[in-house]
Amino acid sequence: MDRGKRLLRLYETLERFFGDLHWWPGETPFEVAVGAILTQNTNWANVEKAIGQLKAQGVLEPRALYGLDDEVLADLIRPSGYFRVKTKRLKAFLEVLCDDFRGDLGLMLSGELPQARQRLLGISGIGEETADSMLLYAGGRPVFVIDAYTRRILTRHGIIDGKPTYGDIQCLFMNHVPRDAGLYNQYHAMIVETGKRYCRTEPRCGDCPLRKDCGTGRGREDRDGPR
DNA sequence: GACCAGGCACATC
DNA sequence: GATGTGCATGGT
Repeated sequence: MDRGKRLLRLYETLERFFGDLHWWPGETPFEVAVGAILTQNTNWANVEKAIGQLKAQGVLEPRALYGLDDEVLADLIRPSGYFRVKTKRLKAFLEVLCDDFRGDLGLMLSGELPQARQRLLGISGIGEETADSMLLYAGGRPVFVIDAYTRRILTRHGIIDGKPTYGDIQCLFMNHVPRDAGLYNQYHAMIVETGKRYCRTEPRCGDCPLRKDCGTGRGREDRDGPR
């Protein structure tokens, strides 16, 4: 079976298992954008604590956050780790958002997709995954997000091998899965849920909906007992 | 106490 | 262009 069909079958298997996740990692687009930076190389639970502190201080809003003293901001986002670098990255993002787009995130994420993406990539601290997360989850743009879970699951299923670039994997999805933001949202959400529950660096394949096609071999053991 | 988690920039070769 | 390193917290 070719890789395009396998991607579609993967989607169907996951959707049968999870149903419609309506996944949205934040209450507002701005919260999603901030979360996208805070979650870099960090457990989401720690990000939620940081976001909670920003909310509690009433500063989860572009201009309020931009106006915050660096040390105060760093202290608020401390639970998310890398708080000094993330303070710089948030400020760099907020500088463009507030100075060039009047604090209007919808405006910043609108326009031609390649240009909007380049705009984000031009900001220090925003790489491909962070840019695409913002575009998809905060902007509702049809861009597939590739993260560590996506790479890991595809590798373990033999759909990719070697060291494909971010763009290689993204093209694979976007050339075979219809370009629809709702679909990409749901697909990536299911990948992240699967990754969190079953596909850590050390696999926990027990009830994983994908275990029978998984190359770790653990799915077989879970079904058939040890060999 | 070691290891891991939804990256990125920068230096070096 | 590939590879290595610093950044830092909180859960398991």
